[in-house]
Amino acid sequence: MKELIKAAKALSDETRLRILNLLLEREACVCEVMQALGISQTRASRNLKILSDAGFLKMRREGLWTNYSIDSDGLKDYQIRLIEAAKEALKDNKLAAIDKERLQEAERVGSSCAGKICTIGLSSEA
Amino acid sequence: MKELIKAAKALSDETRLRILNLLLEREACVCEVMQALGISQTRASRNLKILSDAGFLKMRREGLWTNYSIDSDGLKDYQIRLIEAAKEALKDNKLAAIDKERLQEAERVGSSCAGKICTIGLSSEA
DNA sequence: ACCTTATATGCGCATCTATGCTTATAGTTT
DNA sequence: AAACTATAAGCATAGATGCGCATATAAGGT
Repeated sequence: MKELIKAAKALSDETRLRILNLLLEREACVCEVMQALGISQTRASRNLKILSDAGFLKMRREGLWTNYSIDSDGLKDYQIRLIEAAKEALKDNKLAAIDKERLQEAERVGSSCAGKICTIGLSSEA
Repeated sequence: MKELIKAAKALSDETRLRILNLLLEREACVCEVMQALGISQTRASRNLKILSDAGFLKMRREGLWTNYSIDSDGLKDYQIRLIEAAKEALKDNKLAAIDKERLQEAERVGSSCAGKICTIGLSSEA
């Protein structure tokens, strides 16, 4: 029960749903996430950790970078279903689509590029 | 997105998961829920409303009673998946099982029977 | 009309959550 | 080892959440 609650909590936040949406596309490091979503490094890192602690993600160090990805092998049944639910609910979401596009343009450089972060089209609607 | 967040929030609380678990068994009124879970009337009512607002439940007035049940017909795809996830995660849960048993013993009488509420076996563990 | 019963709601409070700012840590490069 | 870079973590704070208490509302019985 505790686990399920933690998992559901992890999914009840826009930032984290957007992150999950990204990682459903491909593995990404913190700096790519922050760029794609146009959020701060702290925020990206924190929310990745929350998703991680809830059992959805695994991380992989690669030099300076920490890559996060869906822990496809470690997921429990209920977690898979939760992810499917999120995938389903986000499939026509505008913001989720924009995020994915922006992930393609993201570069593997971090906080230093904060000035480059663009916030066009980042309403929290829909 | 907003909807999904609201739905996930609704499921990230022990009381509400326990209620959902009950209603997966059968329709129930507020007083049955409060008895089965051993919680206050306020708490039962409030949490039923939250599940309802998230789109999981429908209600049906029957004289003095308000009966709540899973809104099987109105559920969207992602909501069905969320419920399936919860069902899966709770299938071996001790507390969830006890709640269901106690639902059978519950009578359709409300606050007045507060003194009868038994709390044996109601740890919030597992 | 009045009383009783089942449920809903306003208020207040303790707790939890999300985030920014700042600082620490880990790994790389020179 | 010193400087740099990507990420994590401590602290403070605004806002959200859960719940009890008291009260309101709704439906039915007398």
